[in-house]
Amino acid sequence: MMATDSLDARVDEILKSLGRRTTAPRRQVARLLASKRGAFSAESINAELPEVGRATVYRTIRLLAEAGVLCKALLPDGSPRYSIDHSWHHHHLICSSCETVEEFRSSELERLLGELSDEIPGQVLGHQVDFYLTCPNCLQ
Amino acid sequence: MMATDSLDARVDEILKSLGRRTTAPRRQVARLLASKRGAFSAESINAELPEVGRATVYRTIRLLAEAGVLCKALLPDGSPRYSIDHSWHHHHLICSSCETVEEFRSSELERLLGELSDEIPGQVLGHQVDFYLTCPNCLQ
DNA sequence: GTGCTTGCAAAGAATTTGCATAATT
DNA sequence: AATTATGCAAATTCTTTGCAAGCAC
Repeated sequence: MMATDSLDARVDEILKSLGRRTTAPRRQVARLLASKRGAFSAESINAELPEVGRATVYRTIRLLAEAGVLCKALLPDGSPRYSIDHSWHHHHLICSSCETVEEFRSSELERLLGELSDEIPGQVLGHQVDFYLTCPNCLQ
Repeated sequence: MMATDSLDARVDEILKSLGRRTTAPRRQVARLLASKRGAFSAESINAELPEVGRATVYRTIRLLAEAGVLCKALLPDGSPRYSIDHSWHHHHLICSSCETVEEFRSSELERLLGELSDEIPGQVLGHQVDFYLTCPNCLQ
């Protein structure tokens, strides 16, 4: 699958650029992530990779999230979900029913958020916009 | 303190309207919440109320959050923080440094979010906008 | 060889649940 | 009296950490 190859290559590059080592466990995690369509929890990845230690799964996911390969969305209760970061800056559409997470982008929204950031006292580091919804699928 | 009185009264009303009982532990929690300026964790409330059971603290906070007395914000890592809901619909300014949570409102933002909601497939239930920043205080 | 990585198990942190007891209405 | 609520402890869930052994470079 193309996505798998490109993600693997990207991960290799990133590890190198960070001075981190390319290891079998990290590759296994990256390969599994590449096969995922939507968002997933760290635990679910751990469950699917019994041959990789839980700590390594968590450490690798954090590493990839910090490197921008994965992005983290928060369910309404705060549970983190990760998904492959396909586009540079985006927001999330989170289905409250099936917990699916979709990416969402709006240049108009970004423009306004940028303007608002200028008005906000302090130094704005970033923002997060999530829509909670019932997805078309769950509406039947 | 005025704020305390009004929140107490509000909580009494809400309990009544929900058919829930007015109890000493719930009043203690409500009174402590009323004295809080910013956002707080459930655990911090529990720690400050040794005479109230942890389960009761958590149950009461959830009750008040569902009733709209408290609102819940999520720190970047997903940890929930609660604060008294002073205004109807608002968003949050979260300081990544001191974890202070401030309310934030923008009619223009609401308008745009409403428009976007119409374009999003599925039934939009709500949205959340958070700005992560370094607050003026933490900038020194 | 040197130092980053792994895996395991244990430690933690936050929150929920079961259930007998106590309190409200 | 009939229920709802409390409190305690145990159970859960998710995540991190310590550390000896292993592997990449």
